[in-house]
Amino acid sequence: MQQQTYLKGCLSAIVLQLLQDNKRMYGYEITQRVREITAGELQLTEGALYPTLHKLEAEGVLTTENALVDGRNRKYYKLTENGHQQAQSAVSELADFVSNLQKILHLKPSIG
Amino acid sequence: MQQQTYLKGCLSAIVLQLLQDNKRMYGYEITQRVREITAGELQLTEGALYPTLHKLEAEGVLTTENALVDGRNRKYYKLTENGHQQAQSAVSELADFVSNLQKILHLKPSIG
DNA sequence: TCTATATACAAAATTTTCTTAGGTATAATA
DNA sequence: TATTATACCTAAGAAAATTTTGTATATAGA
Repeated sequence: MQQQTYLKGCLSAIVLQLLQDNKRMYGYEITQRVREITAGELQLTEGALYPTLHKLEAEGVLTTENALVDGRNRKYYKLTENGHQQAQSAVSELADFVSNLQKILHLKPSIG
Repeated sequence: MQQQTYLKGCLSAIVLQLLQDNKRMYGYEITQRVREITAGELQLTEGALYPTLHKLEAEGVLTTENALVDGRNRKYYKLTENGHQQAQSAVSELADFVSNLQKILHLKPSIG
């Protein structure tokens, strides 16, 4: 499963997309969600994810809330108001990139 | 045009796809071809491309032929026999990755 | 003729980004 | 009681691209 290689650069955009869909998520949840969506083909490693989350938080794109659930600590991340805009542009650029990759690889364009 | 960011990791696969399509190409030609295909939205920088070509050559995926054209030197790259196989698997993995990105971004799957 | 642009290659230093490996801790299951 | 799942995180290193710089020829325009 070497698809991991191609993930480089897309991680932030993927996280931002998930947070547009879900209002708030915690780190572990994000790794599991990506695994679910991709049927196990893509796996975010925690060593890559947490630094990315912290970076986005430092940039003011995300804020956090702590919660204690079933005796375990959780840290929820959600988009700030500014973050929503940045998320939109990051995601739409990634969609454009996908579209360009389709052209290069002779994949048919997405329906819609 | 920040799509460049997402290119990370895909460069080799893109080069290999182009060389599957074209038998042989030289570096500058590759940058121009990508620019054409993507209507200027994606631009391979030479500083990224040449190290990638050299790495693929060192790995035995590509071989080179020099040619003098219009007084300027050209270095053509083409796939080795082994390279064809590696190109196919790299490209199909990138296609799978694109498919996973479509799922995450709620893009409709490619036609076909 | 001089200058800028296009063509064509490449190396070096830097930065970004991920991987690998490790650490802490609780709950549930076998 | 030992393992797995959940849940957070950091640090060292490697990988990969960017930026910067350099070389050189051809062509078009002023």
